[in-house]
Amino acid sequence: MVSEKTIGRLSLYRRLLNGLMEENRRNIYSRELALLAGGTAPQVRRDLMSIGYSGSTASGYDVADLADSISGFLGNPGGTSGVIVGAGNLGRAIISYFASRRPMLKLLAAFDNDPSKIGAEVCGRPCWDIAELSEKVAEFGVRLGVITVPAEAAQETGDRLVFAGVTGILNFAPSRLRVPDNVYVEHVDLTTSMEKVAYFVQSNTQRRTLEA
Amino acid sequence: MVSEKTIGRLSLYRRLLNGLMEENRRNIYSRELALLAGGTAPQVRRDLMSIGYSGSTASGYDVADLADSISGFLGNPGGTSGVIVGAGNLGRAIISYFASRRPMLKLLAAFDNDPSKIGAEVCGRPCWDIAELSEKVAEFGVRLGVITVPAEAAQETGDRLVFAGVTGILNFAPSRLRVPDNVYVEHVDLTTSMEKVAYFVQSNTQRRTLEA
DNA sequence: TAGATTGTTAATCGATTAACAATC
DNA sequence: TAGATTGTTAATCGATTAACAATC
Repeated sequence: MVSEKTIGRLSLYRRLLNGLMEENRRNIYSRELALLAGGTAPQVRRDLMSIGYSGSTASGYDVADLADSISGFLGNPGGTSGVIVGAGNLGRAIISYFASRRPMLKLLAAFDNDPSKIGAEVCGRPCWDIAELSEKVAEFGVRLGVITVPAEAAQETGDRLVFAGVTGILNFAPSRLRVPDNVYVEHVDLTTSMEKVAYFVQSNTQRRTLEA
Repeated sequence: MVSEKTIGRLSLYRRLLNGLMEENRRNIYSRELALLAGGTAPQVRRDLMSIGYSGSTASGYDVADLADSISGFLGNPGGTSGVIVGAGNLGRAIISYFASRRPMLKLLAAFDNDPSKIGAEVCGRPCWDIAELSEKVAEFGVRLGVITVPAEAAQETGDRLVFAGVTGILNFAPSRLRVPDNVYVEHVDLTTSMEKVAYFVQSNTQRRTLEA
């Protein structure tokens, strides 16, 4: 019903609205929200209509009420707990990134296969042996997993997570995961993102050089 | 001409091909590459056709030759140097992430406004005062910037980078940047990515609960 | 040749955009 | 009322998918 892109934008709208509430803003127009979110006004209205929320003509949307409605639809991400597999540089950064935000993902533990990390604490979270992954995930009833292992190990890691009952994966490894239909995978490829920017920078530079 | 999505996929293809070369694979079919990249075979062929590369029937694509052609089109990301603004948890992680990969972005320096960080080293890179940003960026001829500052400071940071001559920005702050037409912005919003996964996990859980 | 693959063309699908009537 | 905004409908655009001819 509601598209995946809309889900992502609603998440952004909610955070923008929370920011506005701190400034005591009461109402907002689709045009303003679109400007903040980097979209268009009709798009914002369509997104909100898709979750059954209506604004009122001439006064737009009530900031607090809209934030509540989006939360009612998206649910509370802070109520979801997860685990992270791969306690390298990126893994540690993700842990501290999410730990420093309030209504955010609770990462209960990290997993790694490096003996020097197993048993230690990583950014305040315990780091366990990957061999214990299935057991621990099932024990805590975790349904969300974050993958920050090298590309070669990503599929095996995904398989383990799914086997243990995880139904949502945030994958930072640059390889696509094959998972059952009921499992959702969100893919974040930092290297691709960076290379896209590098490409446009280089083509821009070339254009300038040719013009000169 | 070539779509932005294709640019991103070509980046992934190149890395997958580099991996295959280490295994001494000589040729590959669109179907196999699609499986690795998480796409479809016609899509892979279309992407390659869009950069003027042709395979041969019955033997597919030459791995080394294709990797070369993609590199000829995308350019060398390792030849691009950049700076990062914001030396917090995420900023440090990004520095170490890109530093640990070979043909990757060279981040020359970090910038921050925290006096305790200015003058220090951050993951082997110097950390300078944001006030010096324009001067330093112009001095080194940097054209790529990474933004890892809080949302409130993102637009100002982007303005400074653009003013100093940056034409490509990798933005990790959850707010859209307004930039001139000749500047390319790639947006990575980790919180949105995570909340999308959390949403699908929760809706999955609800469905299961209702079924039970 | 037979079989599998590639490149090309047409059809489909989805999302975005534009135009307009309804509303406060 | 006048003006600006919302929700709705139709048109456009782009990318993906499917079907097919060409090729080794």
